[in-house]
Amino acid sequence: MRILVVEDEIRLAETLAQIIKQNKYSVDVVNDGEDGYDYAMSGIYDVIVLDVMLPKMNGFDVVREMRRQKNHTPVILLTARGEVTDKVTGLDCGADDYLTKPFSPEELIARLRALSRRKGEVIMDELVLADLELILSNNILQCGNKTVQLGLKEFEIMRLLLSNQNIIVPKEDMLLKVWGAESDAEDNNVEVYISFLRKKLAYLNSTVNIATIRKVGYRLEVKK
Amino acid sequence: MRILVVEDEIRLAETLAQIIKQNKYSVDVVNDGEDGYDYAMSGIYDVIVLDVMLPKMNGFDVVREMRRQKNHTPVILLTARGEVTDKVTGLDCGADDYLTKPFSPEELIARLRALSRRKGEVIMDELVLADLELILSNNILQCGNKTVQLGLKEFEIMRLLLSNQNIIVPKEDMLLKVWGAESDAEDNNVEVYISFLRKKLAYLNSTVNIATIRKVGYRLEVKK
DNA sequence: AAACAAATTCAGTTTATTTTAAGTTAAGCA
DNA sequence: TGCTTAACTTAAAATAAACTGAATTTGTTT
Repeated sequence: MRILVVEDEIRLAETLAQIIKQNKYSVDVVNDGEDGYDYAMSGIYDVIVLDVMLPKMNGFDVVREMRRQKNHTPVILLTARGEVTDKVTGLDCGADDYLTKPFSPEELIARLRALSRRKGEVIMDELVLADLELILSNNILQCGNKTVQLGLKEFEIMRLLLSNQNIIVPKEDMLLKVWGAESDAEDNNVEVYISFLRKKLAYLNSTVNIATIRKVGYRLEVKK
Repeated sequence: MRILVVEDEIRLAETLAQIIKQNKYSVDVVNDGEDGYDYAMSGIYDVIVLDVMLPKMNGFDVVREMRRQKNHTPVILLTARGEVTDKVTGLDCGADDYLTKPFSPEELIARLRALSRRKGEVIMDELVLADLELILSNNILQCGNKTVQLGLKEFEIMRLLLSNQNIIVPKEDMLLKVWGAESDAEDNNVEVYISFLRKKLAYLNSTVNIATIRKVGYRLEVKK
């Protein structure tokens, strides 16, 4: 399997290349958006790891242009924490997945594997963890044959959690991203919704649960 | 991203802190050269903004001493007009950039960004020593296939230790950095948490252990 | 306007972390 | 060796954070 890394920060690029090589994949690295686009269009890559902030041509434009030219190689976007906008999470520029820096090698590899298996194409309408699926188009949470409808706040919190697997989502972030900066919602609001979600997860019999990290936030965990 | 401001003029210090916060970075402020040096050596900062004229220890000496101790955190020197000597412009004390007062917020932020990028902006998400990993986005401590979740205080102490490999972390520093300057926590508080951490390291079967340096502090060691 | 669902608020309860404190162990040194 | 002091360990107490059920408000739909 051959992977293209498009990343301008030399050190990060090298780290990525190293991680990927250690997992027995071939890897090529280029350092700006234009080269990235040219290489990507060659069609020889199975997955492309693409930074958003790039010289010459940003990551969004690279993907958009690729898709316009009917190139459907799976793309993982790399974004800094602050850059995770709907543009990214909605993946409506045509990317297949995204990863927020910083991330662990395991996470990168897991997503590479997932994407290469799926061979791209399908734009994601669902976020998945273990037996749990969140369907983005209709705010439904699903596990096995059971489903529940989520309210808007429940949905957005669940989406945040599922978009940040293995990462603690700070309560602060939830307030900011779900309620907005000028809302005067308090910590308890988040807690109440976490409580609602836990009840629904219990009803669904999912192996996924919401772990509390005291004084920090929440994170999804898979029961063994 | 975490930034340290070392500045003795309280008002300027506060202004700097405010500017930096507004740009979504975390910031700590200390008011003299000695504290500046101690904090800088913790290794948790991405950039240090350092005034030249400081009580107890001047900015040049702070940087020089940092570099001598193999700490390479990027440093921006703050100098008054008159102080711009060759010593500064040549940056031969080991600093990475300098800024002449007065300056605009934009200028400061631009240089912070430039410097943090140069250093490698987003490095991976873990601190590693031998078989031990601390996952920063998660407060998880890992060794082999075992993991333990750390409480906040445990986590911060572990992070301090891992950021200062081969360097003794004084108990005083831990109190200052983990409990804060105005806390009245005592040495025993640190000892209790060190004890907790040792128990978890033992459970993990790590080759890393916490060595006591009597009357000074602690340091990580790798068993052979 | 009634009926309903979603969102918020609040108070009482539960739980985890942090602190305190006291007894024990280990290190350094005369 | 024995004395002194620092460090270690544990358990209990104190504190603060998080949870949750229920009441209330808000907003939407018919």
